[in-house]
Amino acid sequence: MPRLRRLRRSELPIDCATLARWLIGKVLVHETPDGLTSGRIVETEAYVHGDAAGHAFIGQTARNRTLFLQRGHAYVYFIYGMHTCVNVSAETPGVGAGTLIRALEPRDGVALMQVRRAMQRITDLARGPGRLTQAMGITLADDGRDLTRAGPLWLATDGGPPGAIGTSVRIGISREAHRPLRFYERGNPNVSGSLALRR
DNA sequence: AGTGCGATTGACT
DNA sequence: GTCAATCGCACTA
Repeated sequence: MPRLRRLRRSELPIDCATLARWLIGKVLVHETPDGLTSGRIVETEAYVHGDAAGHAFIGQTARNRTLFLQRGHAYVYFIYGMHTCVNVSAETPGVGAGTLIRALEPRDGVALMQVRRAMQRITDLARGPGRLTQAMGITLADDGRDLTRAGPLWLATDGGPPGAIGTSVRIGISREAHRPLRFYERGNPNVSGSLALRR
């Protein structure tokens, strides 16, 4: 398996939608006392500046403040009383925007992911934003982490190019529902949604 | 202090 | 396909 190299902030595109697309094929890594897990990012959604569907739209609050940090920070939030999801903050300091990581292709630490998820099938481990945080052991304690500096949660590249990238509308929102801001690796079985949304 | 609901998931018909 | 689970947050008052 190709070696992982931590991404530098200067490598991240500044535009939120560009970042979301660029993240496909990159790797998210989390190191905990239980072990290291990582996964190739195969699905993202952009929540751009001024986007009524985005958590930053209402302005900066205690909950969403990390969306307003310099690009490359983790915004982790709790939703539906039981799930956590992780974003990569985008844009410049003070601008609220981020890309939701919606699915990973498990890479390192698959056995640990299987324990955390209490299930075996590889494609059930990190296919979906709530599932991937559980598989990776990402919690609210990770909110605000700088993904481009030394720390347990980071972004990497394994040097491999992504496959063909598809685009669609975002999943599970009502406002701005027509905007084509979801990106995914075509045909990858770890992408969430119906079969049509994976083609 | 009370209310409504969400960038989801898993179980069930 | 439908639907309950479960709770922090933003908003109203």
